[in-house]
Order: sequence, then C-alpha cells, then structure tokens
Amino acid sequence: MKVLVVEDEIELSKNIENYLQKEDFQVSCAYDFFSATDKIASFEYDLVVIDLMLPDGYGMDLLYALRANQKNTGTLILSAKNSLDDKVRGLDAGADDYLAKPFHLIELSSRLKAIYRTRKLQGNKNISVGEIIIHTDQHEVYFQDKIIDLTKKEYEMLLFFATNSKRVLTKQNIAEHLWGDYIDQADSFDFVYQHIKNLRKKIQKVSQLDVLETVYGVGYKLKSL
Amino acid sequence: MKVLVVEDEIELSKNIENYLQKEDFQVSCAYDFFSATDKIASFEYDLVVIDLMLPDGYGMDLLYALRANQKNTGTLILSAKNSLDDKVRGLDAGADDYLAKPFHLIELSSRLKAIYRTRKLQGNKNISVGEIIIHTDQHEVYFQDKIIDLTKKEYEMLLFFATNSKRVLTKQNIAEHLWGDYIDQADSFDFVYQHIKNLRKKIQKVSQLDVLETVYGVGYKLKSL
DNA sequence: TTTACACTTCAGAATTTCTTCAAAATTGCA
DNA sequence: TGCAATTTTGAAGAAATTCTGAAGTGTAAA
Repeated sequence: MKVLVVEDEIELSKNIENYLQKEDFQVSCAYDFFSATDKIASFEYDLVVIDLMLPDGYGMDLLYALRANQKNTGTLILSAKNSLDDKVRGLDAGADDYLAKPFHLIELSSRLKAIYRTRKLQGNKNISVGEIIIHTDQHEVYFQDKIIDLTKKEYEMLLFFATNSKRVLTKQNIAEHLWGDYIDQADSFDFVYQHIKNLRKKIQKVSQLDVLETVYGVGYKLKSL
Repeated sequence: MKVLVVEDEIELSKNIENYLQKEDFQVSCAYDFFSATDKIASFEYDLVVIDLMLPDGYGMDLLYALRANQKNTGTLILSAKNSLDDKVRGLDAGADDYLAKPFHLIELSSRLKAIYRTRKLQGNKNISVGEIIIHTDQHEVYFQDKIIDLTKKEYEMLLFFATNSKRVLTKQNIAEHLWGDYIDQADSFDFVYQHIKNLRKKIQKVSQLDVLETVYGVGYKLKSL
C-alpha cells in the first residue's frame, strides 16, 4: 500500500511517516505543493493524504489533478480547522475522507485502510459501449464474445472515448490525454488521425460497427449504440 | 453459498432474500439481534449481511461475536447513514465491506460474491491455473501428476499471477510484490524479464503450455486455459 | 572450501508499436 | 460547381518494448 503524505509541517509529517511505516504502508512525503504534484504525476500511489494549507498552493487542487489523471487513488484530507466548509468542499472535490487536526495516528491509519479496501473493491470495472465491453482489469476489449486486439494507444483512446461517452473530443483533447505533458501546444495534432484510423479498423473488423463519428472541423465522438 | 441477512425492516429483508435466492444464494433471515446471534452460533454461514441499527442491539457486536468464534465468515455491513464513522468502525471491526442504504440489490449481490471469492481463496490452499495446481502448503507446483520445480522467485511470481487471475500485471506490480520495499521507484523494472522467461521455460518444459501472455506496453497476464 | 544453483546485470537481437510524410478523398461553404 | 480546409489512407522509417544469451555475483548445501 503506497501512500503519499503531503504535509508542510516537517515534524508532523515525520510522525505520520513513522507510524504508517510500522503499519506496513510504503510512505513517501512531500513538503510543498510543487513537489507533491511532481510525485503524483510520476508515481502510482494507492493513497494520498493531503494537508489543505500548503505554503505554495492549495491542497484541494491536488485532488483535481488526481481526478484529471484518472488515477484510482484514494484521498484523505487533513485540515487544521474543523470547519464544515473545508470538509464539504473536500468531499465534493472527490476526497474519500476528511480528518481534522489534531487527530490520533491510529485513526488516520484505520481510515486509510478503509479507503483502500473500498477502492480496491471498486477497482474491477467493466465499461460498455453498446455491445463492446472494456475489461479494465484484463486490459481486454470484447465485442460479444470476440476479442478486439488493441495496442496500448488504441486501448487508451477507446477508454477515453468510453469514459467521455457522447462528448465530442478534439484531436487536442486526445493528444493531451494520451501523450500527456510533453505535447507541444504549437503542434498540429494530426498524428491522432492514425490512431483513430487503426482503432476504427480493428473495431470494424470484429464487430462490423463504426463506433466513432467524425464531427467535421471539431473532433470525434462515440456514436450512441 | 449460505447467507444470513440480519435486518429488522421486514420488507427490505424479504426483498433481499428474494433477490439473493434468484442468484442462487441459500438465504436465512434474522430480524433482531437476539435471533441473529442464535443462528450464527448454530450454523456455518459463508456470509453474513448485518444492519447496524437493530431494535435490541448493535450490529457491530455481531462482528465481534463472529471473530471470537473464529469462523471464516464473510461480513458486509448495512447502514442507513452514509456516515464515514460507521463505515470506518465497521471495517475496523473486521467487516469485509460496507454498503450504505439505499442500495441496489445487484450491488449487494456482486459485493457478496466478491467477498466470498476472496474468503474462499484464503481458505483453500490449492490454487489451480488450468491443469497447473499450486499447493501452497507444500510450496509445490504440479502439472497433472508431474512436479514443476520452481525457485522461490518463480514460485512467488506464479502465485501472484494465479491470485490475480487474468488481470494484467505490470513489471512494476511484479517487482513491488516480489521485491517489496527496497525497490526504487526510479528504477527500470527490466530485471523482471528474466524471471518471466525462466518461469515460462520451466512451465513449458513440463506442460508444453505457455501460460503467460505478454500485453505489449503494459505487462503480463495469465492466459485463460 | 568447493560446488551447484539462484539471482542479477548487461548488451544486442527480435518484435511490436508509433510517427512521419505525402497523396487521395471528403466535407463545408461561397 | 469549384475551392479551401479538413480528414483519411498507405507505406516506410523511427522508436519503444520485449526477448535472449552470456557473464558476473551471491548464497546455501555438500
């Protein structure tokens, strides 16, 4: 169980780290907003503990970043104020739990374990697009009982469409989602065509369906099936 | 699969009973704390569904009773309030899962099945992958009646695959599971290749089967045999 | 201490996937 | 209809990933 603790008070942070390590968590620490975003971007954590008040940013924004990255990461918010406002906003932003300072370390650890358990259960999700089913665990896509063999990019693209059902996605959207950071904004995103084509071809070969609709001048969207 | 449903609202209880019966569960119902303890004491249930709010006792105490009796019974907690407090305390008391009212019956049933599966794995010492059987007690692996002689790492890897049947495991997943703590996140996990190769070779030599499938760019998974 | 086996590292080969490029087809609009 | 912009397509080269063998290091039993 890998945990990132984002907390600027070094002493508290160390205490948390020590305690959680004793409980068999693998713990990393970040002491500011900047290094936290960095770590979140580069590693897959199971859980992130976030202090809302950081010297160089607002912890809540980390929650949005996590969600934007589609990570299945559990989150718990820490806040000095036991204000309902923070709590409500934190949970609204997609946090799994909230804990007001001061707290007992045992409570933190037991809540983290609880979050982890439920997250893990939720983990195996199958997403369906008409008769096409994406098994995210197995990384496999089926049409009825036939498998559609996709490469990594193709798979990611289909998943992106499936999780943004019926919304039009621009080439830029797709490029940013699949290639992430090192996409240059000045680029043309024409290389996306290739992957659209390949995905279409493979799906059509198996299912005889053309699932992707071209919205001329804008982008693509999933047809409603 | 024998289930005890401990729920004082008769109508809800009946609904659950009907639904679960359709899904091939054997269902018993208890409408109060007293009769629940009675039933738990006298029968071996695979699963118990417990409503926390009962007229004559607190559902949580049933969890303690189950644990005290050392039963290998899966437990799922129901609660009217979606309060994190109840959830945390329930899971800490050893419940396997938590469900807030109102819920869909299909969700209840799918969670119960999930609990059952993992419980069963814990209890059952022999795990099979097609005709390959892993005897966890003896730390031995057989194909039909022939032994497949594996090293420690190879054995652990096969077991890891077997207990995550058909799920794609990345090199990183494998590295973290087999080497645990002192894996550096910045490392490349290329050394995993060797063990994949060795495991494949040994299994193939004895069984003529290649059980591991490469998911290019992602990882490996067990083939469905 | 020796020996056998397990584990790790490394470099290059083999394979699969991704990207680029240019030409052809299609679309929206004047 | 004709034009410009956009999308589609195929082919080839580039890049990334995986596989393999060989050599080096560590470890536990004889």
